[in-house]
Amino acid sequence: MSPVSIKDIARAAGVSHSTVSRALRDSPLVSPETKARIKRLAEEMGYSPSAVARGLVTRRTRTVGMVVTSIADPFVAEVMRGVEDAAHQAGYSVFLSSSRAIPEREISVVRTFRQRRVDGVIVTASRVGSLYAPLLEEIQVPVVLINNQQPGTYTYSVSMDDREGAQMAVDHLIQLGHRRIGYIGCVHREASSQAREAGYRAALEAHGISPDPRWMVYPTETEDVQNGQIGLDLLLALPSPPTAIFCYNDMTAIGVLQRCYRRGIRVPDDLSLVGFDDIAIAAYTIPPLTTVRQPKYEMGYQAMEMVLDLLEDHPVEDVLVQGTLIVRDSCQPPNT
Amino acid sequence: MSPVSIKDIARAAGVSHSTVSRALRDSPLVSPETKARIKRLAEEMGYSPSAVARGLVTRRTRTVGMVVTSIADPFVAEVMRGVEDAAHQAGYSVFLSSSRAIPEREISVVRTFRQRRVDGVIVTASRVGSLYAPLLEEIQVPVVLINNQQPGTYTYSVSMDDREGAQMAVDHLIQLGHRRIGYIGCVHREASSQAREAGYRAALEAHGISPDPRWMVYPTETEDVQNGQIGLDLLLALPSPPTAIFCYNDMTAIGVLQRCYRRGIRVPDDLSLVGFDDIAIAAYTIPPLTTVRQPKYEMGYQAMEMVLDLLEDHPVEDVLVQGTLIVRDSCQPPNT
DNA sequence: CTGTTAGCGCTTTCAG
DNA sequence: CTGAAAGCGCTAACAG
Repeated sequence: MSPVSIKDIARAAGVSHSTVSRALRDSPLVSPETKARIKRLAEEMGYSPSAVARGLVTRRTRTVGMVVTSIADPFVAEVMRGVEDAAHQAGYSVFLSSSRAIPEREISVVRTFRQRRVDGVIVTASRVGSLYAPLLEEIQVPVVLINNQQPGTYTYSVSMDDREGAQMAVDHLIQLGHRRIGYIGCVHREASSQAREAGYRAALEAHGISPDPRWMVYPTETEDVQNGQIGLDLLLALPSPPTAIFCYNDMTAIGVLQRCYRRGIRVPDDLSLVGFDDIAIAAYTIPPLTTVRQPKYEMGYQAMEMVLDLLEDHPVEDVLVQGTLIVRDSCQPPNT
Repeated sequence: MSPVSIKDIARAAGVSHSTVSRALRDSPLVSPETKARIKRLAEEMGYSPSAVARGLVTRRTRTVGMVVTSIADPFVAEVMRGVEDAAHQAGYSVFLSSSRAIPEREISVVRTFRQRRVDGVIVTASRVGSLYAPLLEEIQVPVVLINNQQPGTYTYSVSMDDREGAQMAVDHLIQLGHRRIGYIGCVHREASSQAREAGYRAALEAHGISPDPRWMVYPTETEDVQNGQIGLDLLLALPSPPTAIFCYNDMTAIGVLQRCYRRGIRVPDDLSLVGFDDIAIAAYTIPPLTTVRQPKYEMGYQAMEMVLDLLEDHPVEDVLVQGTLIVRDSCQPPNT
């Protein structure tokens, strides 16, 4: 009934269980013949080594815990893909948990990971507050943060160069001839929103345009799409509204697009739009969205590689990845 | 250095480790005083019980393995949310792995889950072929399939009533006055695509319309969006093209929308469109998409509950969930 | 090359 | 109510 163990195989093969253990792990300390015999036997008996028993003795489970704020977020999904691929390749499995930015849940997730003796933890797009740091500290394993929103932590990280990316986006708009450019930010992800705003300002200033404070709006909805919708209304209510808008991210841009459709504003004819992230759907909005691509998959992949390195005591450095501007159809020169 | 164990606590408390074990698990066999003392000590010493050690002895790991074809699929993401929520609530953790419909990878994923001694397995939107069944059989734990594309398997399942959902969608179109209605199917998910086609036909026939075979197209791209684009071209090339299209899923509909935009066809003015799934983005396409909602989150949630029931030897029955028609703005009466 | 012996951290009889 | 002992399935010295 219960799964066959090395002991069962040992008995069947007439050897000790440690010989079986060695044979199965291709130790050179076993004669080729017995090794072959044992392997065949294991196969026949349907043996599957117990990772939990192994984990208990080696004190390495070959698992990592991944905590995300939302599983359904398309950005996060791509990152997860990268993490999972890298993990799978290295023989690691990944536990997935969503924190939903609910403090109690965050606590219980990390606590659970700790109990499961994961070898490392990866946290994506953390919106978390003060609660987190101590928790992550107590877990005693490598923790790498992806696009952390909590400045100055002690952990390792892979992050997007938000400032640079934003600057590219806005520069593109300026090259097209826009001068009044709005920015719809995000209050829930302060660090990145600030950085993107900084890039936005830098681009404007580099071209001798001094950013009007009213061009920068920060709706407070929890949903990005909503933020975009409201942000657009805010911006269009200005005496002389922007001819182009740089959005915190693609979902925000989609909200803007949506509102434009409702209000009969044509994009890009009446208004140019740039997003951020390049989530999959950005290529299929109407019109297809010009945006700054974050190498999401790679970021996840690298984060996983980083915990692997950390686990082997290799020196690791935080990585800062660069975005790339993806020009599609949501921008054109201003017609006013 | 190594984490504190019950032995350490036992030593500190001057009791045996089994007493500590009992106390920590709130056994009534321990006096309230010592129980309290032990708990306080555990807390102070930063004790975290080892789920792996516990798993070894109890032969229950309180984990489930979830295999998906693609992590980045928005449909799958919602299902995962449901699974994870239900799991979390029951004190379970979930391993996530993507098969990418690559046979070797599927094998290695299931094999790994088995080695990890997961208590159950959930498989979503399996496109898998013959390879799978034997593997799932060998794993010896409850397996529940969500929207399985492999008819007649021995495992438990939660599935969408595709036929019924499709019929609702097409019926809606007919009510609006459409008579020539196209269907863009999906060759890669045969079971559900067939079922949706059956619902489509049933709706037409119920209204005395005999479906023209040319109205049903099955582009063979791997990407749903592409299928939609090509499907539209195919349908519009017909002598008297449909005035409405029912799409296999929302991503397909998005492809159609995209192509319509390129070709200058207005939706819903010139063409009505219905999708399937109701993925998050469907509410934000232009125009917002009328579609059939699959209760994705609930399906995942129920799948997890099903493995929980199976684990406790409760009787379980396969579940067939019903969709609901979500009317948005992509349909109107035909203008021709 | 192979077997014996411990022991990973915990639960669980079985005796007190 | 508490302790002693065994054992989950495996790895890792340590002897042969």
